[in-house]
Amino acid sequence: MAFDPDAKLSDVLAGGYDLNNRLQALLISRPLDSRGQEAAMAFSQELSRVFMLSLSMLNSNAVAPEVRSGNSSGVSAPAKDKRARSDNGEVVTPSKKSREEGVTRKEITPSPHKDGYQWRKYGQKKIQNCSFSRYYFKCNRHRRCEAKKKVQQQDGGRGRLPPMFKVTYVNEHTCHELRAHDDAAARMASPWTASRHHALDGVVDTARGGGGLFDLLPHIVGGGSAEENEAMVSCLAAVVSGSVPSPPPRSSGWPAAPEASASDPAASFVPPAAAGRSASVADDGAMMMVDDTGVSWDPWWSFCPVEEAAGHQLVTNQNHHRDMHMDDAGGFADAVWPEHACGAWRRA
DNA sequence: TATATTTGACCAGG
DNA sequence: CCTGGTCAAATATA
Repeated sequence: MAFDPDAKLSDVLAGGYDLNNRLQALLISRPLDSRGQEAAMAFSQELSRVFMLSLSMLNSNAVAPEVRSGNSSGVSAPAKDKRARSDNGEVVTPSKKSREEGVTRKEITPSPHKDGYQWRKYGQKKIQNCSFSRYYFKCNRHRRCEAKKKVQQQDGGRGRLPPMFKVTYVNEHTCHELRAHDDAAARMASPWTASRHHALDGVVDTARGGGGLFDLLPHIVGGGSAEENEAMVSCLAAVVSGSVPSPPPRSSGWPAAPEASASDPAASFVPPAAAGRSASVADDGAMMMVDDTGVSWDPWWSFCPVEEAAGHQLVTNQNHHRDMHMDDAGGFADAVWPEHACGAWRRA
């Protein structure tokens, strides 16, 4: 497979998708003799090149400075000119309110839910001169955590590439300290049960920041939640051991989708395998996914623009999406992710 | 029944 | 008065 240096990322990925289909068709067609093994290895090597090329294309596509304005610690670097600029480049003076709250950082991302936190949607607003509604989320890990985020789907991003979302984070997370404080208080009150209270959160937090393989994985796969990392570790372990991993539990204590709420836009761009579905190869060699209801669908739709994907899934799975709004991203975001399984806190 | 989401109403700033 | 942001009652869901 020769790659055109001017090829678009979507074309390269489409080529990789096709390669994968052919490899799978080869693998299931018959027991592999030496020629078959050679062919499979050739497909595998081409797939590796596709991944490498895609990664280099992603890295070389220097995103707008705004995208890089945040950093991993969640604290903005000091800007030379403190006056922010609006979307059209105008210099704007921050309002009193925004000065009090302090915008932590902004991001443009195809997956606005993947930031390691749980969010609860508390509002949705149609914004002038924007095709899509803006969504408002509050941190759901602790009722007194003041961290918020706004998610706005960008007008661009149609075609075969996934839509992009502008995510504005407001206020620092205080949920870590608040939960530690709560835990300490609970331990004082009931030493036997306190340690169980946030036991799983501890696992998640340790996994996220505690070193080892979980620390390496984000560099390999480009970020993701602890659960995604866990799934990745499971898959890697399965590859090494030659077994098939079972999907992670979806609720009952362990957060099924730690940072994807049902209303979080672009949740439909999560790789389908993460949603407890099974894969098969159709007669024509194309990969097909089967969801919990037995409806089969083409995983390509998971990477299509939201409108296309929703339209497709509406047809095949109407009962699950009867309330979807076709004019914006939020209404059908539960096409893949389940809702929050852990009701972290009640409203005051 | 508990919890999450939706959505119209309300409020503050410009 | 217009707009963005938030609230909270109603509704949906597990």
